[in-house]
Amino acid sequence: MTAILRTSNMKELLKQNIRKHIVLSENETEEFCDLFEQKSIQKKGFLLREGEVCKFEGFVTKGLFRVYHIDQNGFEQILYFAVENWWITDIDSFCNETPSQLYIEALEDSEVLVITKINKEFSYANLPKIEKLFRVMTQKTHVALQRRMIDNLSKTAESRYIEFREKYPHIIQRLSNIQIAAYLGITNVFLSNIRKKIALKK
Amino acid sequence: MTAILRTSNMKELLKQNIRKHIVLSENETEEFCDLFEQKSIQKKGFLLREGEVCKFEGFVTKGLFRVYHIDQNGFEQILYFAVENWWITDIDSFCNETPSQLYIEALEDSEVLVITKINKEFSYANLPKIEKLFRVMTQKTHVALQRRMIDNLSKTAESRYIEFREKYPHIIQRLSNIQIAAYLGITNVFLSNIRKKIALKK
DNA sequence: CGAAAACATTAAACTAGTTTAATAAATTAG
DNA sequence: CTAATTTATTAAACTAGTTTAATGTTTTCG
Repeated sequence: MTAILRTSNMKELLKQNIRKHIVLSENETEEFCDLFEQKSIQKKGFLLREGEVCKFEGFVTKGLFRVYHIDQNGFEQILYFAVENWWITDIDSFCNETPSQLYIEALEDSEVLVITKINKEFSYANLPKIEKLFRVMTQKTHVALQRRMIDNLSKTAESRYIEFREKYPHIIQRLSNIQIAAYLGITNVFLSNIRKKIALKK
Repeated sequence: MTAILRTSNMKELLKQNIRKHIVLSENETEEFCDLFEQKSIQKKGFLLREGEVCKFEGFVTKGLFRVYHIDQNGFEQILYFAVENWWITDIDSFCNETPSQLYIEALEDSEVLVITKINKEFSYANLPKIEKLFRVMTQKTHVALQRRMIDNLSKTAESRYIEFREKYPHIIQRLSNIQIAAYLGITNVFLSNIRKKIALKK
């Protein structure tokens, strides 16, 4: 009983999120959201590992994930974090059905609503507005990545850190400095130097 | 007469490009392509400047553009190049109708087919498959940018240069080293060192 | 609770990439 | 065709960020 109530609360989050992007009737929303299935992932558990084909798109209702890549030298680069109300997938692997180069790992005990590729394709065919939903969402994600690309090319690690702190204060407090450094594209040693320098300025 | 023939050749390129992404009837293709208008931009001319709202989406049929940002220190970062068969816009400014942070400049005498935001919205409403077209295209662009982001975080300038040369040999030969360096995120002085180092290895 | 593991900080030597400036070569425009 | 501008190269001093390693702190978990 409790579990059922909790699941419907999570679907409520999803419905709210969809409404932020497009206008859908109550029936359409219901029909689409019914295609999602709830998954619990414990801290340090993986939703996806390198080499697997990503067969889902997920909507985080609880917890925190990191999406990262491990390079030839064994260093981790974090593409993005996903907390409540964020979507996660490896769009490259999902669209092209190729082995993923990414890991998606829970940094806290987490809950995700996932839709399979088959059900997503089904929605595209049956609910034309879902096509619009994902067009709009992909556009927004792309805009965010484009801004980050410009920042990475033009700003120092220090200002990237300061801006990340300002933009995501609620996320940063849930992250270790190791994770923050891997997102900023620097070592945790250098992040420590930056933090000291900032602290001294005050 | 010549001009008309040339325009229809360019529309042919556009039609071929659309077919690569989705399946459309001949009528639908025709109807959509008729919404595009041809524009000629001379070398060193601008399709968009910082501060302007980007009101178009463009398809390059001839020439070469660079899409770049100028940072606080006056340095240029190139987001991407666009040659024949590539699309160009500032998706951020276009979608949000906010002033652009980007310049789009022709590096050669160029031709573009442009569609206005109004006509694009019109297509979304009247030709549902156009929604799919742009969802699919945005996904592909996003995948490419995501791969580039990972490369920029994990690889040295030297291997980024080598891989750029391998991936776009036909584009690189039309670019000065200054442009290539601005794309790789390094100075042209350092690019010169890299080129020397590579030449000595052989 | 206590041991082990993960995390944050500091220092010091190092390197990838920048800066400035000078020179030669190639393009462009009148 | 020639002058002016842009481009490519080189050198040398410099800096943002890395590497390695040591130390103390915090978190995890049996």
